[in-house]
Amino acid sequence: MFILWSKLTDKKKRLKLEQSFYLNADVCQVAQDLLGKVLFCKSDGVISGGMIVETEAYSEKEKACHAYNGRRTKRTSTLFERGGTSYVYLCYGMYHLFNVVTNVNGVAEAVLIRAVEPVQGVEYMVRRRNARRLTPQLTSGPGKLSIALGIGKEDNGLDLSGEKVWIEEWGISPSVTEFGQTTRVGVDYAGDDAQLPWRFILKGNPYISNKGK
DNA sequence: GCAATGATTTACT
DNA sequence: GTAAATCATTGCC
Repeated sequence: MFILWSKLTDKKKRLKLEQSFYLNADVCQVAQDLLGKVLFCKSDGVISGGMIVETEAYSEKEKACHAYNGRRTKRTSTLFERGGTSYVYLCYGMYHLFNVVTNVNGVAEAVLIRAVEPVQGVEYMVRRRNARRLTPQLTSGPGKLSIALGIGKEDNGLDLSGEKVWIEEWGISPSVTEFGQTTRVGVDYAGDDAQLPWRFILKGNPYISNKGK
């Protein structure tokens, strides 16, 4: 039995997250707090958004992170930005993965948004994905949700307090029993750090990506 | 139903 | 050259 959280929402309460939310030094705490928040992207003049149901935390202190051990390249430089900045990078040459940079300027930590439940602009998301209707597979994965929301490489390094990409608080407060915490997906190469339970989900939500159980 | 595979950029060996 | 924070399609049980 699962619950569609967006159906329980009091949609009158909509607050854009403040920068202080992203400056938290505990990236895992931010990753869990982002569950139930709503990610928006304005693309081609239309706004689409989805409630975050799955996240993963990454830190320069562990091997799965692109900026492990303080590694700085053209790609990872965004990770060192101040919290509240977007980090979008190309994975496997095809998919743009969307992350939220956390912590203060100079410390590379980020939260990967792995899955969302569509709540606004659904018809545009369906069209971008070349689908016929809304199904769980529309946004149940980091590559999929970027296509659905229209997020691309041009959205890398943006300030999340701006008008292009941002996150809102809708008063959705999952109880402790609805949180799930497991190991991250696709990071086997990270050795012992692949065992870190840094993946956070809203238990039972149909839009969670399947892999890595 | 499932595993194997291709698409294609970035970064490191 | 190879592997990567992936996904859709193909082909074989």
